[in-house]
Amino acid sequence: MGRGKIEIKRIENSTNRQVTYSKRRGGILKKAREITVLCDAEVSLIMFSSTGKFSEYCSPSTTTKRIFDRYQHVSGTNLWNSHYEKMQNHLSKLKEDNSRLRTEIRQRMGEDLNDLEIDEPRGLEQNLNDSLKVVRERKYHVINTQTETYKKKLRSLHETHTNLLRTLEGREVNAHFGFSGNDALHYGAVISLANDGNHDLHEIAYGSDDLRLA
Amino acid sequence: MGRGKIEIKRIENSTNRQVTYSKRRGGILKKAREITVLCDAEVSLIMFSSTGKFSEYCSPSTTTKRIFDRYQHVSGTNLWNSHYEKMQNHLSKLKEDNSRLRTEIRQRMGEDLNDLEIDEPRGLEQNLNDSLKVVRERKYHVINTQTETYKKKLRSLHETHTNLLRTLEGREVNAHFGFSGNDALHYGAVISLANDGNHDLHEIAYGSDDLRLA
DNA sequence: AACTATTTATAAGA
DNA sequence: TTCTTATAAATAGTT
Repeated sequence: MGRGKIEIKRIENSTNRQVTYSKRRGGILKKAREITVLCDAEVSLIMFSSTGKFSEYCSPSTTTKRIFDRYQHVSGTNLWNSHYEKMQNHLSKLKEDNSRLRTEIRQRMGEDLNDLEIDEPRGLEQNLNDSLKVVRERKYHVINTQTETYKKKLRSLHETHTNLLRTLEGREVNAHFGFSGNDALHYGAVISLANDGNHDLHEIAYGSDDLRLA
Repeated sequence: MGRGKIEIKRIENSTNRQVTYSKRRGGILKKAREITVLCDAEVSLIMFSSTGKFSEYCSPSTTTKRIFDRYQHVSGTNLWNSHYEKMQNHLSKLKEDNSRLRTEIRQRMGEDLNDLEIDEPRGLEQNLNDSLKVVRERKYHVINTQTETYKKKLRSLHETHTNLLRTLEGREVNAHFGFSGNDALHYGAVISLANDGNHDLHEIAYGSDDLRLA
C-alpha cells in the first residue's frame, strides 16, 4: 500500500524509520479504536519507538491495568503475581511471628497467664528466675565497675589536692584560695561513702541522694 | 476498504460482529508485527473480543511484563506500584517490630545486656521481679485449683468405693472383685498425699512422681 | 506536512 | 470458518 511494495524488515535509514513509525503508529491506533467500537472489544496497545517515544491506546470501557490483570488471569503466565504472592506470604509470616513474640513478652510480664497450659507457669517461673539472676549479676557488675571508677577518680583528686596543699604550705596563701586542712578529711569521708557503691561524684558534690542502682 | 463503506459504530448483528472482529484482529496483529520489524519498535497488543476471546501480540525482543513495567514507569500512572510500595513499607515496619520484640525478649532472658544503657538493668530487674511475682501467684492459683479438684475426685471415689464395699459385705463376693478392706486405707493415704499439692490422680494410680508444679 | 500511485485491508457475498 | 472480489483505507516514495 504505497508507491512501491516494501519488504517487512528493519528500515535502515533512521529518518525513514521514524517517518514510517509515525505513519503506521497513527494507522494502528486508528485500527485499535475501530475494532473497539465496531466489535465491542477491549484492547490495550502499548508502543515504544526505537527512540523511546511512547504511545498507548486503551478501550474507553476499561483501563490498561484492568486489561493487564485480565491478561494475566487468562494467559496463566504470572511472572509477578508469584512475586506478589511471595510478599503476601512473607507478610503473614512476619505478622504471625510478631503476634507470638508479643504474647511471649506479655506472658513474661505476667499478663495473659490464663492462656497458659496447666504446667507452663512452672517453666515460665523457672525461666524468669534464671533471667532475673543474670540481670542481677549484670547490675552488680555495672555497679562495681562504676564504683571502682569513682574510687579511682576520688583518690586521684585527693592526691592532687594534698600535693597542692603541700606546695602552698608555708607560703601563707591558703586563706586566699579558701582551702584548709579540714578539706583533706572531707575527701576521706567521701571515699568511704563511695566504697558503698551508692553514690556518684556529682551527687556527692551537692550532698545528694541514692543512685538507685542497688 | 471493502465492498462498501461502513460507519464506525458497534455492529449490532452479533454474527457479523464476530466475523468482523476475526478479520480485523488478523489485520491489527499483522500491523503490530510489521511496525515492530520495520521500525524496530516495542509493541504490546492485548485484545478481548466481546465474547471474551483473548489474543495478544508482543514484540519478540521483549515480554508483555517488561512492556507493562516500562509503560508504568513512563506514564507515571501507577495504580499498582503504589500498592506494591505500601506492601514494602508494611513489610519493613513488621521486620523492625520483630527485631525490637526479639531484642526485648532476649534481654528479658538475660542476653545482650551489654547493649543496655547504664541505668537500664535496674528497671529490667524491677520489671522481671514484678513479673515473677505475678507468675508465681498464677502458679500457686493453678496448683490450688488442681489440688482441690483432685481432692474432690478422690473423696468421691473413696465414698463410692466404701459404699460398694458395704454393699458387697456379707455377700462374700469381695474376693471375686479383688477388693479388700485395705483398699479404703490406701485411698485415705492417697488423699493425704494429694493435700500436699504435689501429685495428680493419674500419677498416683501408677505410683508415679512429682508434678513439678511446685 | 501534502500528495498520490499503489499496495493492503476488508465488507459483503458465497 | 474461509475464499472471493470489489472497494475503501493505508501508506511508500516523492515533493
